[in-house]
Parts: sequence; C-alpha cells; structure tokens
Amino acid sequence: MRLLVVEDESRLAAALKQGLTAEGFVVDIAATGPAGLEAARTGGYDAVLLDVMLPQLSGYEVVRRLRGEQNWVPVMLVSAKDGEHDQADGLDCGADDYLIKPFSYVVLLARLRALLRRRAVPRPAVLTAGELAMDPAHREVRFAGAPVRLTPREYDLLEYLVRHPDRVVGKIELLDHVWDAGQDTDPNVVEVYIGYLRRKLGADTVLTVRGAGYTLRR
Amino acid sequence: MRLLVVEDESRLAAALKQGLTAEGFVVDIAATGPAGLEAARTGGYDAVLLDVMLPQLSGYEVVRRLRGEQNWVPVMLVSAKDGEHDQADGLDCGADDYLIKPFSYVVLLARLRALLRRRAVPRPAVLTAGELAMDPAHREVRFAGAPVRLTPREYDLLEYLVRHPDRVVGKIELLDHVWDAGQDTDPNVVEVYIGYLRRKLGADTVLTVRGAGYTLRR
DNA sequence: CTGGATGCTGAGAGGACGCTGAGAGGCGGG
DNA sequence: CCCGCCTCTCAGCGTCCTCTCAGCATCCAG
Repeated sequence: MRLLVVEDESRLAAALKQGLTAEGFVVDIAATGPAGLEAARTGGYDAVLLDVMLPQLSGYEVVRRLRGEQNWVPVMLVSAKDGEHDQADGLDCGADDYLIKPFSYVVLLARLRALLRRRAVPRPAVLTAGELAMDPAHREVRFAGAPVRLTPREYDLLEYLVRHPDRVVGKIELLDHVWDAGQDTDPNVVEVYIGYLRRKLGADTVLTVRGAGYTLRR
Repeated sequence: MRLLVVEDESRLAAALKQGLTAEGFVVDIAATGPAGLEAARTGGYDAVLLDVMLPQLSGYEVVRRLRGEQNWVPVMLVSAKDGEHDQADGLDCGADDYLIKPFSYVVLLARLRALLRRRAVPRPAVLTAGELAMDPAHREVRFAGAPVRLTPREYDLLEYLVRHPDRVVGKIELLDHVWDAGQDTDPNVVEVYIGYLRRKLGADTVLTVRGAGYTLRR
C-alpha cells in the first residue's frame, strides 16, 4: 500500500513516515500544497494524508482540485482546526475523513484502514468452490464456466453449501436456514433438492455424509 | 437517499429522524441491535447510523455480522466512548466512520455526505447501460439513439435500475425507492410497470430473475 | 443373512409467481 | 365539463416451482 503524506512540519512528517512504514506502508512525503497536488496527480497512491494548513495551497484546495480532475483517491484531511464548520467544510470539499490534531496514532491507523478497506473491496463478486462460481448479486451460477439455471430454492441451497464449504452441513440445519422451517418438516425435501442440484451440476459435486448431512466436493 | 438509524434512546432517535428528514433523507428507525441488523439486511439503505451501546446486540457486533454476510452498506458508528481503542475497535469491526457523542449536527451531516459520496462515485451527466442512455438532468431517455417517451413513474423505475446495474433489484426494494411505499403495497404495480418499460424499450432490456427481482440486460 | 434405518428418485398435485388486458379513478389543460 | 394522460387495481392465464408420496436402493447392526 502506497501512501502520500502532505505535511509541512518536517518532524511530524518524519514521525508519520517512520510509523507508517513500520506498519508496512510505502510512504512518500510532500511538504507544500503544490507539491502534494502534483504527487497525488500521478495517481500512484492508495490514500493521501493531507494537512490542511499548508504553504501556498491549502489542503482544502488540494482536495477540491483533485476532485475537480475526477481524481477519487481516498483523502484524509488532518488539521488542528477543530471547529465543526472547519470539519464540515473539509469534508464537503471532497475529503473522505477529517482527523483533528493532536491525534491518536492508534485512531489514525484505524481510520486509514477503514479508508483503504472501502476502496479495496468494491465487492467480493463471486463465491467459488471447485468448478463452481456463484455471483450473489445476480444470483447467477456457473459450473466449469457454463451458466446453470437454478430455481430460487436450488440457488439458496447451493449458496448455503458454498458459504460453508469446509464442513458437513446437516439436513435440519439446511431446513432451518434455507427453508426457514421448523423441525416438524420432512427432511426429505432436502434430499429431493440435493438431487436436483446433482442433476444440474454433476452427481459428484455434492457429497453425502451418511447420518450427518452434505458437503461440497473440494 | 434512505438512512437507517439504529438508536435506543428514543428522543435522540426522534431528533435525528426529524433533522435528517428535513435534509431530504428518508429515515427509518430501529431501537435494538437485532432490529437494526434485520433492517440493514434488507439492503434498502444508502447508509446506516449505528449506536454502539444497544440492547441485546452491540453496534460492533451488528457491523461485524453485516460484513460477515458480505453486506457493505456504509456504516457510521456513534458512541459516547471516546477512547482511542474504542474508536479503533469500532472501525476495525468494519465500520466506515466513528462519531463521538455528543456530536455536532453539522459534523454529522458533513460526515454522512462524505460517506454517501464515496459510495455514489462520480455522478456522470449521462447514465448508460447497453443500448440505453439516460440524462437525469433533463429526464430524457434514448434507446439505441432514438428518443423514448416515458411517464414519470416509468422514468424513475428505469433510472433506479440503471443506477444499480450490477445486481438484481427486488420488487420490494423498488416499491421502497421508486414508489416510496411500505411493504403492504401490492408488488404487482412493479410488474405492470416493468411491462410498460419492456413495451417501450424491447422485451429483453429488463430481465426477470424469478423469485428475486429484475436486472438490466448487460 | 435379515430387518430397519437412511438416502435417492420419478411422478404428479397444487400453488406460487409473473405477465397482461381491461378499466376505474385522479388530475390538469383546454 | 370533457378529454387525455397517468397510475394503479383486478382478474385470468400460462408457466414454473415446490413439496409430498411411494417405491426402490443402499448401508449397517445384530
């Protein structure tokens, strides 16, 4: 992870660089507004830590220009200004977070992680298990690359199995979670639907563990 | 924009609802952890304001479970706990922001906007999906270059679908967002309007995902 | 080997789901 | 007041899905 720290107090900048480097980040420093803007424009950073009070060009202005250029790199503003309007203005310029000096290093790290996490995980698009690929957002299933048509119940059942791949899943548990039914329901439904899945996905995709339940072939 | 506020102090909850509604948000309230979790699971919210100290299930736990279920709705934790580790823990559970009580309303709003903005990504002047081009500013629609006349309701429905092209959109969700109606409304209206859209845009523009909802052809 | 428990499968009834045409009611413009 | 437009409800239809049942296969204990 590459970070850009834009901070004119050289001692604070150095301390941040040292601490963040120790956390495994690659850190570059810029000391002025224009230098920070220029560096951020290169686009090589996963996040920018941006002081508000900077020589020549304020942090506010730097974010505003970046956003104006359609540059959506995550930006955390850092400032000694703790007024509610300072904070609101900073965020409304387009920053993603606003940290008040003096700040706790622990909090800085946590907020940084939160910022990077959001960017990093646009969406875990597909669940996979062996030849199987499921896209929960579209309720689509592919087996060995070929699309498979499943009914809603079949899909829910398969999704549950795929989400619990490394253990045996009991019929009662499936009735509970997939059918949302009580224990007075005949577990035979599960057997029937496992059968449907096997027909569509190949007989050996779902394994029976006699007396215990089912599990996916891995 | 729909918000979920999970807060057990009813007076604070009411005040928040009133203020946020005045800002143009549609606000739902949940008073307990489990209720909040359940509501958030429906997926109909653009962001969640989540108190940490809740009956039955803490805010931390609610976020953790949501994230465990691959639910990436933006979450802002709100808490009177101002220790650095409280904050760090909350963020590391998967929350996107952490606001300390008592908080400034101005700051809350700014942070909320920042949170929603991050999700919203840049708003392009023209939305497109396949052969479709929509201009939200003028509420104009073109299909394969030719202008299409849509009624207001048809337009809103189509816009919602175009804005969520990467997943299946449920009828209830559409009733919520396009009709702004409760769950006691007959989902048949949605079917009817999907039918209207298909007549104007071609039958295969909107796909039915049986038991789940609709999605645009990609 | 035998009998009971467990799991699999085909057939089919009944119901859920989604689509459509007709039309009632509301609203605003002429 | 009438007309056109829009929204929504309703009932009917076809299709697809779900679940039950009964018969059969397989497994394991005794």
